[in-house]
Amino acid sequence: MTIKDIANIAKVSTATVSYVINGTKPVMPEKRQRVLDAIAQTGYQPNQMAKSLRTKKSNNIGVLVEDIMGFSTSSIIDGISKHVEHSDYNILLNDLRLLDSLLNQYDQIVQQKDKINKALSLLRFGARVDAVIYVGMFDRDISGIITDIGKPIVIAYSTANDSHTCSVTYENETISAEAMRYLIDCGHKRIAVITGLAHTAPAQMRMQGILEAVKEAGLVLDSAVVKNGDWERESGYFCMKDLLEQEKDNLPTAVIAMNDLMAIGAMDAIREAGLQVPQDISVMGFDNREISTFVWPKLTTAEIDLKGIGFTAAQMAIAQMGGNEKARQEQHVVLPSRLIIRDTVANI
Amino acid sequence: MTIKDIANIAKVSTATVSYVINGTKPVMPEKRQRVLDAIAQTGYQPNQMAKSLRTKKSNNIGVLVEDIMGFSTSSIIDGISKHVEHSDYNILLNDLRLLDSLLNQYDQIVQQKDKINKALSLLRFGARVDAVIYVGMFDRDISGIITDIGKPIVIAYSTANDSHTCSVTYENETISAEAMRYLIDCGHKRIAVITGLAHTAPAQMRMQGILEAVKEAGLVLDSAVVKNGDWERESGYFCMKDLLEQEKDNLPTAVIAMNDLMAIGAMDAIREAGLQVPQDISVMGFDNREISTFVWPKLTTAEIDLKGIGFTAAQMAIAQMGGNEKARQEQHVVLPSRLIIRDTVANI
DNA sequence: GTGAAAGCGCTAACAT
DNA sequence: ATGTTAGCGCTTTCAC
Repeated sequence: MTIKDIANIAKVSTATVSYVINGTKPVMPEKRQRVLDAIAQTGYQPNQMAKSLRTKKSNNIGVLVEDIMGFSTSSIIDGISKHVEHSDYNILLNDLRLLDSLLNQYDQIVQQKDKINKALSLLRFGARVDAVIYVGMFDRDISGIITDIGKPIVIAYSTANDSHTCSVTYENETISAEAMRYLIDCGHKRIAVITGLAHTAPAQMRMQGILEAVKEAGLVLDSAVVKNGDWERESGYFCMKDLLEQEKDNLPTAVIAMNDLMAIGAMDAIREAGLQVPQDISVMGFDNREISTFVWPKLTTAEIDLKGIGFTAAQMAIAQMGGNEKARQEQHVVLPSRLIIRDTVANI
Repeated sequence: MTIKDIANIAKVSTATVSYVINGTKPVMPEKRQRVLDAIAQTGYQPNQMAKSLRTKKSNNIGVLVEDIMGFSTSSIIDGISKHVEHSDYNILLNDLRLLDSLLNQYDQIVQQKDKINKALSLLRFGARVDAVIYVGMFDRDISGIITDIGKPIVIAYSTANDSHTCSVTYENETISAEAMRYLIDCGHKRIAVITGLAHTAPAQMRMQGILEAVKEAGLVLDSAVVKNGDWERESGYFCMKDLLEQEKDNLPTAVIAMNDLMAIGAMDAIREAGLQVPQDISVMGFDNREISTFVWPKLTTAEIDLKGIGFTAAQMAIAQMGGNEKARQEQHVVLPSRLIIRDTVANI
């Protein structure tokens, strides 16, 4: 079934068929109907490859993910596909599968390994995509590792200051301040913090927010109760264990962990010490990962709008393709995060 | 940059360039080198659309997922992409987003809603894919809802007996028997079971396996200790609560839930009753969802090889495209599942 | 071993 | 308003 067949059946030219399908030119109602009938009758579907070749538009948007198993990735894709289903774009998915190769090396290694993969993968897209959304696994600065491909690129969940990319990330600082403020408002004064890897951007921003709230409340953050974790659950466990031992004479009444994993690790340690959450010690997480509702008690945490990030990224990508000048204005958007109050913080 | 440009630079015909790129015909080493140089120099990438149009092969495989937020979906995609990265296929992802529209209606509604979406979505693929992998969200029979599109279709995580589809699912019965046997081997005699929705295929198969092991051990399953859940965590909680009340004079020493969610719900109820897992009551789950390692104690469960399902599905799809006759032999594969022993089952 | 050229299915400029 | 036709970038037959 080609456009030619339809033209024959409807007794019109191929141009006319094209006009009615795409609405590019007015067509006499009668002929238009004949075309429509022919299409309905045959179930004809235009060959997208031919169309793309001719129009130089693939109608595909490339979604390049660092790893689909990253906890944030599928929600971001969900957001992208939510936006895309109302457009006529399709998603061409390419998984870099970085998790297997770099495990927990976060910032390290990535650089090299990445650069290669990236170049390779992006190039592989040939003329298959009109824009690409790069979906990061960590909130970090990847400036310089994504080369210009002459097509719109928007980075989701990471940033870069390369002139040829846009990005959409989420808010860390304000929400961390808000989380800390919530703890303070609940009457906590001695609040421990379990940080993420100290040199990472989110750890720094979250600390900034925490400090802000502390200062604002006229309190001070005793350095004895800030412990450096590495984002993993185990580190939360060990940090808390240390805290429990070292500060046993002056136990904090609450602990804020920079992510849910460490918060849960901390809860393990608290329970192991025969203490209760939140009666003895309150716990605050960050990320609102799926597991935060599965632990008991359910974790109070901050939610990152992952789906919104994907949705916005898709929106930006499409706007950029439209050559929309306004789209170029706001290149880097930061979505608000919000507090999710559950059961691990007590009012004292 | 087109093939013509390369031909000009290398001072050969476009045909020759094509020959060296695709290795379709022998080319004099000297000319071949000139072509290779020109390509390297310019960073030329063949236009896939043109190639596809000409060869009538898109080199895309369509991945149609019921919902990317389904707990099994991303692992399956991971498996697909693992296989695909070593081939020259790309993944065209289409998310039906069924979760939003049908919530927990599992089998119901799906039928209608699905059929529409399916037809729509599949057709939308136009000539964009050479095969499609349909990724289900539940292990169920979807016979009749996927129409023939004249291209290979393989169904992952669901089945259908339509002649035009293949499928790859996982093993339920043997592994359920094995799980039950493990409980029995640990000395448990009075074992409660919390079932999934009774009319669903996995619930029936899992029950079959459980019964098998019970019979084999010369025990009987007291119907007083089998409770019907609905796959959700809450139902596990309520089933266990009932059990704890009704059977308080003859408490089971172990409970097997047909999925991790219900197992975790059961653990909640056990804890709430002041009892301990596994000291007082052992718990066995099914699915090995991410959360099963986050609860405390870590859940003993059965793992479904999700990644393997995706990998195998991709393999089958590609084999089918090759017109491989052997591929048509084995149309429905069932991957083995395995027991994951963790900390919720005690030896008594 | 290599090149000329036809043609995949479509769109759009141009002619009518 | 509609038809004719060139050509998008590639592969492949056919002739040399």
